[in-house]
Amino acid sequence: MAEEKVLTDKQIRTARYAKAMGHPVRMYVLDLLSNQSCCYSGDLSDELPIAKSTLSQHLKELKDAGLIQGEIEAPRVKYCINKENWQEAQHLFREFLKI
Amino acid sequence: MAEEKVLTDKQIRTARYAKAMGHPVRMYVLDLLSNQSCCYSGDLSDELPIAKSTLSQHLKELKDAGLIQGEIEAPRVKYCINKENWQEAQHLFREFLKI
DNA sequence: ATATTTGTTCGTAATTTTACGAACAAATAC
DNA sequence: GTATTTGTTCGTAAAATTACGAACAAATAT
Repeated sequence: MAEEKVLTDKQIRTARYAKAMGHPVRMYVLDLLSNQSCCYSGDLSDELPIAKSTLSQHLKELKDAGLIQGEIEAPRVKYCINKENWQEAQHLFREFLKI
Repeated sequence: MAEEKVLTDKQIRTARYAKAMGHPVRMYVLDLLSNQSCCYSGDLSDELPIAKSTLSQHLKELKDAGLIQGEIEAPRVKYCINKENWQEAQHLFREFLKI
């Protein structure tokens, strides 16, 4: 028998994205990356008043949530939006918020 | 001199709402309340596989974030969407996600 | 080869989140 | 009155989050 699912996959995935968006620094990064194609983490590090290790942690969370992706361009790292998942997030939030 | 603000108020407020949405149980509640006018926490407690004290905590977080509001209808409590803030969240996310 | 640049990982600490059951408060039911 | 229903608050514990500096790795520059 299939289990009674109370929480839908949609709710779980939307919550996952929302959680990743749930910090001002990560909102800043997503705002930037959704408005321009890419950025280097050095650019972020210069702007944001946090330790580079902390920034790296936030970027990792965004990567783990699937919202961004990093590409090594030695010795730097170029970050971009993960378009596929960003689109999914747009769909999920549009449905959820009915906008 | 005005301080250099790196993080905008919009980013901070959007992150605040996102954080509140960042748990499956809270997404479930918001999903329900944005689709119907109100509900009693007993209805939620019956559906969701969590302790009632845990549910109460989640409801409090949604209240603290401003997304819902509770009204005592003794001996029960009726919860509704906080329409004003829900609208603000809709605007913020629409702008952020460009949808 | 050595130094510099860039960013991650490690180790650590403080705080927050998530969860539960027990205790409690307030109203209704008997 | 006492019992029941409903939901919050309290106490507690485990896990996750946020933050920092130091150490490290990898490539480039000198």
